[in-house]
Amino acid sequence: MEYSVQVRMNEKLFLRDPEQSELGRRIIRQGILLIDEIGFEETTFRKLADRMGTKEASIYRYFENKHRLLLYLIDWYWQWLDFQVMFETNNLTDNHEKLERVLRVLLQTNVSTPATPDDIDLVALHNIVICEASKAYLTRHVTEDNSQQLFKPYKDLTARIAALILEYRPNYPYARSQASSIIETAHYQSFFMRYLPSLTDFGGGDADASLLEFLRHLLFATLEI
Amino acid sequence: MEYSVQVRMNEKLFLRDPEQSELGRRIIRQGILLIDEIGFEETTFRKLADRMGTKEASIYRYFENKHRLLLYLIDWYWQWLDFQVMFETNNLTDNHEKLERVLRVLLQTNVSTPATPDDIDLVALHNIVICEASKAYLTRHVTEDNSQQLFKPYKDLTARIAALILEYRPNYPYARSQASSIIETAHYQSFFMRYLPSLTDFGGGDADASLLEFLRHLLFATLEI
DNA sequence: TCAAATAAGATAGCTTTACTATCAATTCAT
DNA sequence: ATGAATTGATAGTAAAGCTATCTTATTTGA
Repeated sequence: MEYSVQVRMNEKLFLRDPEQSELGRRIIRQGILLIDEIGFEETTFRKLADRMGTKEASIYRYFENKHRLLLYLIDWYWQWLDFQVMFETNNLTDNHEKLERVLRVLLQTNVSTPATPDDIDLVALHNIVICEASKAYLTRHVTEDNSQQLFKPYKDLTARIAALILEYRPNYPYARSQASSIIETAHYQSFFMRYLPSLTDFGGGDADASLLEFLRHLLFATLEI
Repeated sequence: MEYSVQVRMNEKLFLRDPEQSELGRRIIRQGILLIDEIGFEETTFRKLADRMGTKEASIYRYFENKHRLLLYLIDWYWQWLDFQVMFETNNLTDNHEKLERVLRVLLQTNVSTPATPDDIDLVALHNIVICEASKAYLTRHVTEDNSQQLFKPYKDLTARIAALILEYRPNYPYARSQASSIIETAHYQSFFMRYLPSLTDFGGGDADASLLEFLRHLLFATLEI
């Protein structure tokens, strides 16, 4: 049977829904590749248009500006992770194992979720999240963006993880902060590991395994009674 | 007796040392205020020059670009924190208490360190660190900047905290990752608390006290045997 | 103390970014 | 086949992010 996971995006993110046209879909897919390659600051709609063989003005018909495009990509990713967490923890009874799966999803290692939806380059997108995601909220217009629900996917993921934490350890008083911390830690420790390794303890052989071990330690040590 | 704490900056950060002239010092002090007020993205050398009653070109004689100015400010802050940690833990024998002091320094609460050095607005600078610090390293030129030692103050602070962690708990395998995590967590949980509070558990009355309590919990629970 | 060096002010100008506008060409839906 | 919507093509504007130059102050050091 054919199936595909549909990620339904907040309409405030775009001017015209990019999933409804070929050009729109190419903006998303090529946008991911370009931002991954040259970084968000260096990305311009002109460069993206050139790369796609279209015009700057056409991209502006879909997205108000490149910050909105970034928000779209990041939100997409959080929604995808949220789905993956749901999928990976489904039917499990062991609450410890559920949290273990959360960590693997965050690091995108050993995840068995259905293959890449809609030709999105998940590896590139994961890299974008590591390097650029905090720029989505570290702006002067956080509050305005927030009132348009633009951070809802991130909040939903945090809430889902917080709920799993509370299943594992009822009455834990910091479920949400613990959840948002573990998400953030997973990403910037990945960044540090890659670019500023002396800020981490993951120099040697299997750095990814060590990072997973560290996150496991952080999470479960704090959830002990 | 008169004394002042001198923060010696990496010469790669600037073209002309801003502490060596009145104009330079005003760039730093007014720069802090402007970035705090309007945010880093919205800050331009032209706006800063107008505010200071000087010219754009004059600022360019001190700093190659605004990213270098940001790095200067952030590095200054990390060096200042490093000093404060050193000062606050000096003469203490209780290793637990030392780490407790680290947390207070990170949150800038209940710190008894000598007053504001050189008219720097520490509250504004602390806010800048919360909102903008990660932009200092989340760039395409991390590696290049790193090779110029531009992240040394951050690494030094991390190393100092890691050393205190190892004093408290010898052989702990994640001293550096734990140190960098606690620094980052202190800052973005402050950010979330202020702008996206549903990502945290610090809604109510004394939010700052709750955040401190959370950090204490994170740190000491993971350092238990 | 006077000349030389240095810093700052003033003005100009250039390239790129981040848009907005317009109109023609194409495709698409009924 | 006609009208509506989408894209292409081209232009243009304001601001950002610089660099250059020339003049005027100020320092400094011989």
